[in-house]
Amino acid sequence: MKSAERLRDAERTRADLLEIATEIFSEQGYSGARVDEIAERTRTTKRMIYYYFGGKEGLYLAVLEAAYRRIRETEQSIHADDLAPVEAVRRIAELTFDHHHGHPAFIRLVSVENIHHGQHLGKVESLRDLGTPAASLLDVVLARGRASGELRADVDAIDVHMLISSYCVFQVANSATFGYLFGRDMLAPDVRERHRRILGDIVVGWLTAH
Amino acid sequence: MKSAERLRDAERTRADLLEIATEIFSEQGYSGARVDEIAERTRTTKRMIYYYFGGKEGLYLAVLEAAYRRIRETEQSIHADDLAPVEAVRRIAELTFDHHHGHPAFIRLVSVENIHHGQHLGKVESLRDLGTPAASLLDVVLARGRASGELRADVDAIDVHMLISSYCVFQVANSATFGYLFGRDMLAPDVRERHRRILGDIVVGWLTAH
DNA sequence: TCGCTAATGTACGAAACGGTACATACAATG
DNA sequence: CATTGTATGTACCGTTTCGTACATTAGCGA
Repeated sequence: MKSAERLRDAERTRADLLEIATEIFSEQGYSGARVDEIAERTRTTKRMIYYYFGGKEGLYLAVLEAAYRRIRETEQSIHADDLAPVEAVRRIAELTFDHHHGHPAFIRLVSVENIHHGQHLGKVESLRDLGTPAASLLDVVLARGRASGELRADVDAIDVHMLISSYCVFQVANSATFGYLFGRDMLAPDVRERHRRILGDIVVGWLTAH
Repeated sequence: MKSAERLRDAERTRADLLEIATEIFSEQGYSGARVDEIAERTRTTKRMIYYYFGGKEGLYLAVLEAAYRRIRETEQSIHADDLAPVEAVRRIAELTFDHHHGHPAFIRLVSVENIHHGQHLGKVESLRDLGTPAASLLDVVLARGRASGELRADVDAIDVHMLISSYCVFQVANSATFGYLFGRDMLAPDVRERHRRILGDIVVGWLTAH
């Protein structure tokens, strides 16, 4: 067991850098982030970024990987087997909604990565088939719904996931411009609650339309 | 009438800078864009960026304004008065969809601006109430639909606009990461056509649900 | 045609920025 | 408790990047 007050602790230094870097990359973008600023806000120095991550890009890749790993864990914890298909999709939508609102830094990182055409994503081996859990979860529910005739049969899991992702990502990633142009603070609790319910209505309304 | 071959043409130089800057800012982000690169790709020099726009930020603001102005013009050209409410909302959704796919640079600029928390948007006076046209267009259609009982009454124009925007923006802005993780090329013509139809189904299915 | 101003080009500077060489101290191990 | 390699801090370097001082010319109006 290690002491909590060691002056040198590789794991702690690594974690410290990763945490601050996540915040700064998500707030300023890849090019906008400054290695000096990241280092300044940790208890260690810039030297360690190069020691542990090889450089700015290596640090960014590590941030990306850690962020995506957390997402995957959350997704895998969702269980909707015990609900009727209609309620299951609503529940999946709402949980996704909550998760996005609860992890804005991750959502912003995705935006950053897209600005750069996803050129870094492919470099992280462990993120190869990250989409699978979310898709297969929906796949099961949709199959049940199709079988019972409650859900429409002309859409697949990715279609549904894309709708849910679109709506949730937009809430967080575009809150600044949309909120400004339409005078609606998307992060306010009551507005958020309304949108959460609306997303459920949208998904259910669509999938049950005939 | 001006000659097309003048060596000095303020308007042309300005337009040239604006066009290239739009491309580069949307491709690389604000911090990632390089003034030297922008200048290199025009027929003029870096000096002119400072002469006409005051600096990098001024150029970015001008790009933002020009891009949003084009959006507004398109939105104002949409007329849906001669369609039944249900068909009108589907048409609005599809036209928005086409517009987003047709102007990816603009969509990416919005992402860039959101990365920076919309801090520049407020500095451009002419963008103060840009959301109005899109909202009021939908407002009219929704009112008609409510009156005839064809459309649900518990949603407003901004709710609907947000759904449409979410879906359309996501298609363009997140095509890199989503396409990679789920193996679906969102820019391929057949996929695009499918998504276009799906968006219509989603909006109509939602608004006509009871 | 001539002069004056708007427009443009060149060359350079200062600061920011990513990265590294080198020295050193802590702590696990035997 | 001596040894050794991991972990860390300091100081610095070369390049990039935004911005500007200064010189020059095109073309409009008188």
